[in-house]
Amino acid sequence: MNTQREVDEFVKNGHREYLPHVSIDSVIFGYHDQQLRILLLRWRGLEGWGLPGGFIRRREPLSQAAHRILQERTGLEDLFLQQFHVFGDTPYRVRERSPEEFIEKYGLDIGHDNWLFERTLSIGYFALVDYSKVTVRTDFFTDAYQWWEVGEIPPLLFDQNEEVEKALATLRLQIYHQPIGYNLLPEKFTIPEIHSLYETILGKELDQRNFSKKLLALGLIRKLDERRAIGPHRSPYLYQFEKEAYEEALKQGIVHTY
Amino acid sequence: MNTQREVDEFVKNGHREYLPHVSIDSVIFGYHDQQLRILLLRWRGLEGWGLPGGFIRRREPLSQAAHRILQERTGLEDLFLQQFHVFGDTPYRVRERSPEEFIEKYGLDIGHDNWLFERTLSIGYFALVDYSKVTVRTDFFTDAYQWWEVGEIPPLLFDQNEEVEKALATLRLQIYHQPIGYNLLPEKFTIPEIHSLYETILGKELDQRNFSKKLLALGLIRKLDERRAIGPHRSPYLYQFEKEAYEEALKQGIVHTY
DNA sequence: ACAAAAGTGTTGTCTTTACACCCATGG
DNA sequence: CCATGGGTGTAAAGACAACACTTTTGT
Repeated sequence: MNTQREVDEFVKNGHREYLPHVSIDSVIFGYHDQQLRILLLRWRGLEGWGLPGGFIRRREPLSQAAHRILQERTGLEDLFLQQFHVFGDTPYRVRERSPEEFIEKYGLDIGHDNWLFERTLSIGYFALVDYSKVTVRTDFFTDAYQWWEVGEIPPLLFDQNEEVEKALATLRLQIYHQPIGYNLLPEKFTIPEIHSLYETILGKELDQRNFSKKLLALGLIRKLDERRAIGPHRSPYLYQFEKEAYEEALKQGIVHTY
Repeated sequence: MNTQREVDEFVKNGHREYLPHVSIDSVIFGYHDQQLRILLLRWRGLEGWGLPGGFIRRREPLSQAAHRILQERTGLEDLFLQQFHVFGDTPYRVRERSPEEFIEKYGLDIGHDNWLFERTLSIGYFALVDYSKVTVRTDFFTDAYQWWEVGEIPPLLFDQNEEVEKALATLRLQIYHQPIGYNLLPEKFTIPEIHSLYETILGKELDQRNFSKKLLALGLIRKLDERRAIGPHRSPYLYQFEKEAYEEALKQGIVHTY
């Protein structure tokens, strides 16, 4: 959605293509350089940072909509993507919107009864991606993007800081039940990398010896016969996820600590 | 909603009071007689069993709507009530509805463009109640209710068997993180009662000695100096939840097995 | 007295935690 | 040769799992 024509059409007639009153917001976690980051977009006009999101087409399955929105934004398919909460309690999510601001900022000629001003619940999804593989696309409403460290998220538009918090809390809980990492790490990774990923997500230190023992004991990763030369020190071995064990753990669920 | 007038008003003008395209479905778990049961309603006209549910008022916070719907149906307030999933993927949740059936069965005079026939996503909530305290109200659309054992749920309307499955799966996962039981049991309960509750929820046997040791070790329950005489055998002691420890566990989350 | 269910401890095994030194590499 | 970070094992403590007999009570 980049041309003025497309935007006009979306604003005026979007309710014919999309369901009103419900949107999808995505908290996209990416990992790189030992940092867990979240993709935020800068909204033109509103002059603030916010989550990527979108609407559900009238005949589109919900989860397909979530995948589509992410794919349009990042180019990635087949992500780990999961619902985590529906937001509909904060004053922003209860009120109808006031259109004046919007109209003025975007210079769009729309009436007060436009579908975009109606109360809209937001279904939160979170995704895990290897962010070196992502090519972010902006559009008419967004003029910049940035990967922000989870500890340094700026004040976001609307109630979205709350959404990010909830996504993080869900991710931390999931890590005890699912072998998270497959989608956040490159295909081959080192123990220090995955170790640091888990420390970052959980926000606490994990003993390095115990950590690798545990992962290997669970059979979730396999040591390869290669190393990665990355600095003036010993080169770490590379590992891969064991696809079958991983899928199994995803399906069955697991209960464990680290 | 019981009089024909009220129903007419709801069907014709409900979209002015309620958000279209989104509904709430509640899976209400009740516990009694060593059985975990779910409250189902029999829908008049459709001649089938389904979940209690309702719509969100236009200016009503989402979680307030969930509580209201439950309160209207069961008379209970202050329940443990939690979102578990948004359903929007099944064919039923993607299609617009076909109105003919509905119109014929209820004898209502409404057009094909009525708001109730539009595609509607459903936000699933589950609740935990002590079902001896519940007084169920039926209404125009429902002519009976029944508490069904979780293992014997009949085929439900629409995609609701799936919703029940998902609620159960969520409950089983939560039990490892939260001190479930407070809302399902009477204020004072016996070890055999809570033991059986956990066995029922998890669908497996739990060693009785280990189980009570664990709960006491966690400090979640306190032994009282009373017993309950319930049969031709030794009378079990009564226990209470330790409110403070319980609240703390709810907030912090816990990770443990049974 | 008997049937039915409650109460109660111990032990072996497994899991978790704590902990420190040497090794490899690049500059 | 030195700074940096990677790799590795063991022991103690704690958690978990398995197990069976005695007590109480109503009929």
